[in-house]
Amino acid sequence: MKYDVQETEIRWQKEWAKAKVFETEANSNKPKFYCLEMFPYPSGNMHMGHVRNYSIGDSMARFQRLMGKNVLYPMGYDSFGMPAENAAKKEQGHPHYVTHRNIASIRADQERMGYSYDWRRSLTTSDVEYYRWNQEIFLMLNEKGLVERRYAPVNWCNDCDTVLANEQVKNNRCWRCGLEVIQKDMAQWFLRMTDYSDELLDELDNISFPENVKSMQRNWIGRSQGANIDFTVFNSDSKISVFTTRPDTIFGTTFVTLSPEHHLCEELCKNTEWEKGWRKLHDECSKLSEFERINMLKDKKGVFLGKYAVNPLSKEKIPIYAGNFVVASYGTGAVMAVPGHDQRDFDFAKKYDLPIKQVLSNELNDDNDGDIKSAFEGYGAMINSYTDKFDGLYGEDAKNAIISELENIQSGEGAVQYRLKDWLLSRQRFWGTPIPMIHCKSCGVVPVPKSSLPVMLPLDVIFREDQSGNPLDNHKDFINVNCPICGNKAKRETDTMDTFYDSSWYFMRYCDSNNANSPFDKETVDYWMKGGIDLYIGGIEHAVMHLLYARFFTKIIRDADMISVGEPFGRLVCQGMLNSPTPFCSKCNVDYHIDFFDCNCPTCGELLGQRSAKMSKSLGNTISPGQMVDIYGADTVRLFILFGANPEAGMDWSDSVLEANHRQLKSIIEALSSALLMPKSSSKMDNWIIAKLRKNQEKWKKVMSDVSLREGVMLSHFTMLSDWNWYRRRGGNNYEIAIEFLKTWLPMLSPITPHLAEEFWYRMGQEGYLAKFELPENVIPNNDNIILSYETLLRNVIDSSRNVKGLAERHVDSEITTLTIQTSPKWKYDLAREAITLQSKGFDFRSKGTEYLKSLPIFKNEQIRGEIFQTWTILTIGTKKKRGKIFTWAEDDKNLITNMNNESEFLSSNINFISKELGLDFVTIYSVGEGEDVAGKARLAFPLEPGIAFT
RNA sequence: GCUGGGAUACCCGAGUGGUCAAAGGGGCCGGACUUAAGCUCCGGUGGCAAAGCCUUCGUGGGUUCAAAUCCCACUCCCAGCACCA
Repeated sequence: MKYDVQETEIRWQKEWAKAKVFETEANSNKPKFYCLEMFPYPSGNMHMGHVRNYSIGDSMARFQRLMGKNVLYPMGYDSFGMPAENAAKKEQGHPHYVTHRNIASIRADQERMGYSYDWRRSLTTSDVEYYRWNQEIFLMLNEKGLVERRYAPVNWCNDCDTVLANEQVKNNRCWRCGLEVIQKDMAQWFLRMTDYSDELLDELDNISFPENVKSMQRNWIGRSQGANIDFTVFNSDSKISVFTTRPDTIFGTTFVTLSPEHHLCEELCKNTEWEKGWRKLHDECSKLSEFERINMLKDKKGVFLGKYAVNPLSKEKIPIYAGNFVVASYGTGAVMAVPGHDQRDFDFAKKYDLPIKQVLSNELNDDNDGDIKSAFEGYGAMINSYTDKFDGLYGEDAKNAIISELENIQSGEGAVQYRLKDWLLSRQRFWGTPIPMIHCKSCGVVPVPKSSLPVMLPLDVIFREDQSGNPLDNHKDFINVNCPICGNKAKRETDTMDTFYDSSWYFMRYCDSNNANSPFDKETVDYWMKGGIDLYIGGIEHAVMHLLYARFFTKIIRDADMISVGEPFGRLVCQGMLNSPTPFCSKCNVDYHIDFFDCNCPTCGELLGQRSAKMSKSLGNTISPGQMVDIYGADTVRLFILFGANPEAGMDWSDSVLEANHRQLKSIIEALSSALLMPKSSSKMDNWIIAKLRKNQEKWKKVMSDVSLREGVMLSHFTMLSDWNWYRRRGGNNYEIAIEFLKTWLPMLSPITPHLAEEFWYRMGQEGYLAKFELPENVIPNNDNIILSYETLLRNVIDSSRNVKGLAERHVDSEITTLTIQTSPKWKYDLAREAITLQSKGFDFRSKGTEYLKSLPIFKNEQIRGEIFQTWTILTIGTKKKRGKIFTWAEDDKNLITNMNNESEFLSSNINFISKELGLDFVTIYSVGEGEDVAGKARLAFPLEPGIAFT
């Protein structure tokens, strides 16, 4: 039967859409499965990374439908953001139209892949139907006090008159005009994410994220336990508060270092000889990007500020410095420097010749009272304290003692610091959700009343290349508004929201996408989100930002009583990189554009080799999914991508593997087609194939439930086919069995290659769509394993015969025509069964085995006594290298031995097949002793391992 | 430097104590079919004197009757964080 890939795939895609087979509603009578993929930015066409992401998701969605789950599988577009503005500028248009054009194109690509989304739920964040809820939620957060407006430094380009994102700053210069970027303090909107630091961190222990993601989030939140300690400034009312994780080293403090931006710096050195030095350091630091600053910091610099601080416990007077290595935004922006026990402070002290004091004993290295070469950063017993009561204290005890002393004298307290900062929400850009606030001269900053929402982005804006800044700033209709409180003329806020805000709750909106009255209905979202999203698939690049924002958002939504769960994602799978061959110079360690294949290295001149590198536009090593689908069809591309590697692993693109996968599908199609044309002729293989079918299916269900897709594909697309081929090779040819087989095989094929599965479901004459089919529960009959074991025995005998034949051919001069198989004599079977029974009772063969053997009636047979003894040993004890057979036989082998009536009879019933497989004229099979002992192989015969001789 | 993850045959990749010379795929080799294949099917793919023996799962040690698998040390690779007090 003909199978036209393109025609068939497109036909079924249309059929599925027409019949609305993927549309779902909440249904409390059915277990749910929420399968979600990371929100795509619609940048034009779908790329291979998307294909991988969605092929994983779609196959899991389809699998869970088969398993009887009510599956929510939505798709939508995260469409706000800079790229659309830039594209609009290029074509002198509006981001809205650019966005919608791109969405249409990516959606067409997705549909062509056959992804089973419920398209009714699709949403686009740049549409007012979505972003109006952003605004409503924002107002709610504002009421709850989670919104803050405060000044913060931003990257600013004077030429372009705009704020730059970190990634738009290259070498501290604007990516567009090349002017040096400065840090500018601007009023910004923040969400108080730090209120949730502890919950965000602690909950990580309970969610099933991959370890690397958890570790990244822990790093990012960066909680550290310590103390805030107040140092007073000598002869002044000012205080310097420092944060330290090592209060136990307080007596080793020999100076205090402030970040150059610290508000006290100016106050301390103003109008003194020290001011100039500080200003210089301050200016140097403030114009550096964070990246440069970290690089520059290798060179530690500091200036004395001319004043002294007083250690609250020892009352020592110590100098105050400003240092470029102290980060203003971490802790209090001030450090108590303990050069004896902190390497960084040690280096600084050496450079500026400041005293170094040891206040912890270093047991490992106690004898060096002379020159100290480095700081001792470990824990040690306190020494040299200014009062006896601390000496000898160690580690946590020491820290706690210092903290409580500080609390007693009100000069400090235990404190926790986080690296995590509040979420800077505002962007000085056009293409984002307008922040619903109004600036009124008399009333201040006031929220837009809920009834006046949404604040819509104007569509009558033309973007031009030469434009800079935010067009909203100059849009009179947008900006001019009356104050909702006093009614006087006021201005709208023109900042828009970070797009991570959009993607922090889109998965909740999917549950109730078309709700026109609220973001979503609580009952509905609770049904779908219970226990979190069951499977969330996406790239590792969102490990920190998106996944953390979304977790935070879910918690504030929960605290607003709009949802019941506090963690949005149940299981998270981060798909691996997609690589493809790229020219590479191993000497220079550089990847080159694919144009350089087989060329010499432009740098060192050596011939370039190749290696796998991440698919990227700059290397040109991308593969266009559309092109591949045009050649091979969606099913082949899906099979390649899912079989190529497990979801988490990286994978390499390979044309030859893709073609091989295409051939595999052709073989499957051929097998399916011919199965439908079989006559109704039953054979002894019918039971075998059905038993194998059940076994494969059980295994398949298990591995697929674990998202072990590669293993799943191996079973559904490789093992099942080769089993079916074996069935046919062994004479299986029964239409009724074929139908029974296909009724399970086609569903197994459908998650990965849905079109071909659906097509044959149809050709087979099944009612309804396979896409909606639910696999019935299987009952596995007990004797399945025995049926399979018999066949395994036959295959093993043929395999070893084949090996032995090769040997025989080398040793025998004449042509080989005859195979003689001597199966194990009955007494060996009897002994084997005896041993198996004893083993199941926990018999100790080492101490009592021989004695037991001697008590058996068979042992009286003196002629074969030696062989009996040997057999017993092989069975129960084994040799130096091998354990006894009863320990190495699998359960199935043991069952077979126990149940085997007559091995030679079984093999004889397959004599024609054996001779055909081995290309022989004569095959003789008998039990040892019932015929001539050809080539003395009788002794080798063992249960399941007959003696084999060729002549 | 810290944290997390790795290293398995020509390549990709499964494999958490014995049934492991190690699944599956690619590649390669051989055979069958065919006028002919780059199609399809079957077989082989560490070594050897071959129903066996020897060597091999990053390197070196150890535990065990038994190690790819457990423990220790080291090397290298990937990722994240980083003068974070």
